[in-house]
Parts: sequence; C-alpha cells; structure tokens
Amino acid sequence: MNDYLDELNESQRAAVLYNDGPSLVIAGAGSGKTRVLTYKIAHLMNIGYDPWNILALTFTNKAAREMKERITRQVGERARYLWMGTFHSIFSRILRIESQALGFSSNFTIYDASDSKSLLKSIIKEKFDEAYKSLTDEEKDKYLKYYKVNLIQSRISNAKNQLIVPSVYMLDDECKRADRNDNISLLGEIYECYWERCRQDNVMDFDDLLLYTYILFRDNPEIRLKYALQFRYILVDEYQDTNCAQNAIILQLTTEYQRICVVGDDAQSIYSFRGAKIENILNFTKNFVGAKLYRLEQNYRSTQTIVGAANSLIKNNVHQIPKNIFSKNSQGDLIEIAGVYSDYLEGDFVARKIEYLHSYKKCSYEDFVVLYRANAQSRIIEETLRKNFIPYRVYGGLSFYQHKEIKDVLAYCRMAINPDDGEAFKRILNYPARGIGNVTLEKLLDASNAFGKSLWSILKEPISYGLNFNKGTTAKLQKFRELIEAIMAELNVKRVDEIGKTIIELSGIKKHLSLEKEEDKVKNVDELLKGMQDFCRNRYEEGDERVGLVDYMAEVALLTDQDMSDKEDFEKVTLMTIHSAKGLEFKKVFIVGLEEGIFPSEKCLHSETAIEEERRLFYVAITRAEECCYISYAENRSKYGTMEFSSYSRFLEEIDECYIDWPKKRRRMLDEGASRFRASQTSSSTARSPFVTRSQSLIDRYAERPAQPASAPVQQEARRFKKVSTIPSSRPSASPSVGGLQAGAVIEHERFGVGDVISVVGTGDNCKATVRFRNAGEKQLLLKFARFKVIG
DNA sequence: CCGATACGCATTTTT
DNA sequence: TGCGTATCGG
Repeated sequence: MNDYLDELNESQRAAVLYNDGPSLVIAGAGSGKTRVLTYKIAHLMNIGYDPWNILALTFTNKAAREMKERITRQVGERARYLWMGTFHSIFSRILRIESQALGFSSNFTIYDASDSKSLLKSIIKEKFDEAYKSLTDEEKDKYLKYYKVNLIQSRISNAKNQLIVPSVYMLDDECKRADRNDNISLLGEIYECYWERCRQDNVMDFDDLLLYTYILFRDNPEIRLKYALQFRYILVDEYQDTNCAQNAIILQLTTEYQRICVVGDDAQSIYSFRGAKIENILNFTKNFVGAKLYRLEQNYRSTQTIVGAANSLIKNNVHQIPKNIFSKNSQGDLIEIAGVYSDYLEGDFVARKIEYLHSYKKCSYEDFVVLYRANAQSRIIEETLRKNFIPYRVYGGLSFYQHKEIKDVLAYCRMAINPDDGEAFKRILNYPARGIGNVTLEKLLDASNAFGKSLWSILKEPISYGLNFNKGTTAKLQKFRELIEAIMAELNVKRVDEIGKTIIELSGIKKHLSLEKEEDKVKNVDELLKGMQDFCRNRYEEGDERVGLVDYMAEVALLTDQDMSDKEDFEKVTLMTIHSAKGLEFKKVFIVGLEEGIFPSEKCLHSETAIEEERRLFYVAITRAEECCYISYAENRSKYGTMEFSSYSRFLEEIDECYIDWPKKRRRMLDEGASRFRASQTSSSTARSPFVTRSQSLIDRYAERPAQPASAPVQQEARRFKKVSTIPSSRPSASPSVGGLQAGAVIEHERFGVGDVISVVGTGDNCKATVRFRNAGEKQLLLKFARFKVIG
C-alpha cells in the first residue's frame, strides 16, 4: 500500500508525509510538482481523510482534470468526491449553494471579459453624459477620451482583486487620487453602477466569483465555519499566481485547522499583470506561523546546461526564496544564439533548423516549440513555416467559446436560465434579425436604467414602465418573449443537447447560418452541440441523472480553449507566448524576437520588480526545454516593432557565458544596443511607441504633401477586383491554410484560368497566395482582391 | 440592413 | 501592420 512512496525522491517524500500543519513546497521547474500533489492527496486518503474533506485548488481546468485522473489511478473511484477544481469553479459551486445570503439567486450567470466590457461601455457613456450635461460636444470629447474601456475594466478588476467594493472605493483617498491623476474621476461611480447592474441582472464576472466568496465568508461566520470545518485539508497549486482575494479566502478557510499545503515556484511568477502577488508565496512562512518549507530541487526535465543557464539568470533576482536547482541528466548542448539580419531570416532560421533536425536527427515536429513575448510576433514565423511546409499550430488565437456563433447560442442558454442576464438579452434580442431595431432596444434600455429593472422585466410588461410600442413592435417583442419562454419550459424536462437543438431551430440560428453559407460557423455550432452531448453522457456515466442546462452553463462559463480536447493534432510544431507555455515542456525550444521592443522598454525596465518579473519570464522560457534552446534576434524588423534595445538582451547577457554559444557579432550588437538604450533613457523625448514601423520616417517626410486621390486606372482596377472572399481575421488553426485555401488546392481565377496553389502566406488583409496557372505561369494573388473559386 | 471607408489603437491572459 | 468599430450612403 505504501509502494507509491518509493517512487518519490527524498524531498518529495518528506513533502508528501508532513501533514501536521501548514507547509510550503517550492517546486522548481520540472521537479515533479504534480507528482507530489497527487501522491500527497492519495496519501491523505490512505491515512484516513475522506475525499470530501479535502479541497484542492488549481488555476486551470486542465490541471485539475489531470490531477484527478492521476489520483483516480491511485485510489480509484473515491477520487470523484474530492473537492478539486479551479478557484473559480469551486467558489462558484459554493456561491450557487449559498447565493441567498448574498442576495443572488442560484441560477446566476457569469459574464466573461467581453460581456463586462460591453456593459462597461454603455455605463461609461451613461455616467459621462449624466455628469457633464452642460458641456459642449467638443468639451465632452476632450474629457471622454480618457475613459478607455480597457483601462476602466482593469481598474475595476484590480479593485475587486484587492477586495475593494464600490462603497469603499469611493471613500478611498488613494483610489480617488489615482483616478483624478488619469482624468477618470467618474470611475468610482462607474464601478458602483457596474456593481449594481450586475446584482440587478443576477450575474457575476470572474472577479466577483472570488470577491463574493470572500464577502460571503466574512459576513456570514456560520457559513464560513461550515466550510472551514468541512475542508480539513487544503491544497493549492501554483501558489505564486494567487492574488489578494484568493489568498484572503484561503486564510478564511484555514483559521481552524491550519492544515494546508501550497505548492509553487516563486521563480515562475509571471502573472502580476493579472493581479498575482508573488508576496503570497514569499511570505507564506510568515503568514502561516510554524509553516514547514520543502524544496524540490532536482530537475528531471532538462539537461545540465539548461538548468545551469536558467540558474545563472535567476540568481540576479533579489526577491526570491533561495534554492539550488540541479539536474543529473546529461550535460547537453550549449544554448545557441542566432543573430540574423531581418525578421524573415529569423523565421528562416527557425524553419531550417527544424527541418534539419526533423530530417536528419529524426526529431518529430511536436518536439519543437517557438516562444515569443507577444502574440503579434507569431505572424512572420507562421509565414516562413508555411512557406517551408512545416506543419504548426498556434495557441492563443480566438478561443472556441469566443466565436460569435457560439456566444450567440450560449446567450440563448443564459437567457433561458437567467432571463435577467442583460448582455445575453442585448445579444440575441435581434439575432437572428427579427425586426427589432436599435430604437426599440434603446427604449428598453432607458426604461431599464430608469426603473432599475432588468431588460427582461421591462419586456414582460412594457406598459407598466411607460413604454407604448406600436402594434408591430409589440407583436415582435411578444414573439421574442414566447421564444425564450419556450426554451425555459424545456429546462428541467429535456437533455442539454436537446435543448441546444431546440434553441438553434426555434431561434432560427440554424436557418440563418445555412442561408448565409457560413460553413465554418455551422461546423462550430455542431461542435458545440456535440460538446453538450458529451457533457450529458459523462455526467450520466458518473450517475448524475438530473444534470441540466444550468449545470452545463455553470461549467461552460468557466471553460477556455485550453480545455478543448486536442483532436488529431499530432506532428505539429507549437507556437505560443511564453506565458502560455508555463507548465509545458518540449525537447527543443526556440525563443525568438529577442531584440524586440514589443512593449516600450522604458515601461518594462522602469522598476526593479518589473525587471525581476521579466527575468522570471525568460527563466520560464528557457526551462521549458528538455534538450536544447535556440535564441534568436533580428537586427532589422521590416513590419512591426522598433529597434529599441530590448529588455531581453540584458537578460541574455546575465546568463553565464559557459552555457552559451555566442556568435562573434553578438557581443558588439549588445554593446551598441546597450549604449543606445542608456542614451535614450537620459533624453526622455526619444521614447517611441512600439507600434511605429521603421518606415515611419518616410511617412513623416512626406506628411506635408496633401493626400493624392488614386489615379483613375488604379481605381478601376480596384473596382474590378472587388473583394469576394473574406479571409478570417483570426489565425487559421491548421496549416498551410488561410481562410480555407490550402496549398495544393486547385482554383479557377477570373482572369488567369485554372491553377494550383503553391503556398499561402499572411493573415488578415495581407494574405497572398502563390499560384501556378496552367496557362499563365506563376502569379502572386492578393486574396483580398482576387476573384476565384476553389474547384479541387 | 448592408458594404465601403475612415480612424484609432496596440503585452502577457490559467478564469 | 491589421483589427475592430463608427460612420455614412445606398
């Protein structure tokens, strides 16, 4: 029974066996963190803890799922009764049970970031007009320009993470001062309005799930005690990423037993922009008196070179828990640095290297990952990989659940569950088009604001709220109401996927999509319905007979693309940001764009804590590698980015020379870059936006010249090649393919006749295909304008 | 209600 | 650069 302990090394075993009080497990990269967590939970169950007395919190559904599977393998079906899941899913579960205490009802729905953004947008407008009634339009515009939704949203999110509710926010001097500084003094009122609107509509956003849990426990001692006594042992994964609210809730739940084990790695704390507080892990042993500290220092993932290089980098951080990560694997190759002339050559470097290792060293494509700082940097890499026929997939595009058609269907689900959900209402009131225009919606919105009632309540009895619609509109609204009520009637009667079917048929979505010939969208909706079916089947198998749409939506609202099962996506090179690579491992790692000043370097380097986080980010990138790491930079970047001396180059310099294979030129470039950067630091005026391309100087030079209208022949040409096919803006998931046009396809072009597609490169407006026409030779087509159809 | 056009804006994002 | 959105005219 105890044989699982033999599979652990000494420090892992010690961490698993200590269960008498709080403990902190510092788990270096690749040190078997998940193994410790799963074995520990299995161990707890073996020594007498019942599964429902154990709470295990993770940040991703994926982590929770994987851990559950592994524990099931150890202890069998009992694992099902563990309280294991993401912070958000576990807390939403508690909130649904205890919603009454907070003035919510248990069927509350969850706003994702775009829902709350859209709500905030309308609130900003409203509050602004209200406060500045007397101003002229020009003056209004002057003040309004400071109210950027993204900024407002992040401020409110920060406040919530810090447990600051609107009433406190409005009285807080520091908040007020900061807002006045940024010319957004109305923020407090906007926050309050947003807060009230969410309550009125019975919805919570992601931050609310944490904040309301905290409030629930704070204001209801008996409820807090109930859970604190139930969760006799609490485990937290990735503790370095917890924010204020999460930490506070953990403290609330552990006051009685103090049986808590948190696992994490301070060296991998890279989410401060989302509110994560590295202090939570650094100060754990102070916050939990008598906490034991365990260090997992043996790295099983990487070569000694990788580990050594990573160590030599991270030792420059002051704020960290000292540790000595080591590897007993082979020495391995040096980290290779490639300096190339341009961004495209950087792509070439990656492609050639991959092709070489694939063809001659028998590496599989899935052994490779290309990491970059920001998603926008993937484009050129994608282009060159496509040109070289190297299959790849990009993480971080538009998530499945963010697609319009999916959100539309889910909005119907949300309305059926919680008809007061305002954003869902706005989304579907006239989708598919049923002749209810903006004017009608505006009237409903005004009444909703005036009476503090949800849109649905207004819709149900418009006359009592002073709305007199004409006959036609009244009939249309009535029909919409009947539609929603018809779906509601099925809620507790039918299976989830059956309700899904009802929705797309009754609402007319199905008809609408097939009429529009939106094949991709139809496919996505089908996929969603299949997901519903799978959900039901899984729950039935677990013996949950009464699973309904409410349960489905509760789960789906907290799902992301990363949770989608990867279907037949083998043998592909992976492209992703460093952030999304955390927790993953690859044999060969490329880190590209090292010179990139993708975000203003002054912003990155302005504070010691910011520098340390960037250093940790680079640390994360390097430690993804099992075997080797290739780092590249381009001296010229033709389309995007500036030639600032990058923040990363400085980190590269910090890595001990003995781990790096330097090209000779590199030294010089770094030195020049460094002096250029220092110079720009002293003269403040040289700070440039990172989004200005190099050709900006040319544009500036000709800026004086009045704009010339396009010549007649050019206009004519443009008209003739009117856009016929839209290339999707998001990156295609499969390669080599853009907007459904693949290399190898046969097309018929209006002018050139039949031809074979050799390659397709670019995204968005910039997609170009190289086509070899049977009668006209090889041509480059700008897909945006090309008139053609695919015939094979 | 659509399409064409113009304009502004822009890290990282586990939920 | 290239995307989302606002705006206008048909």
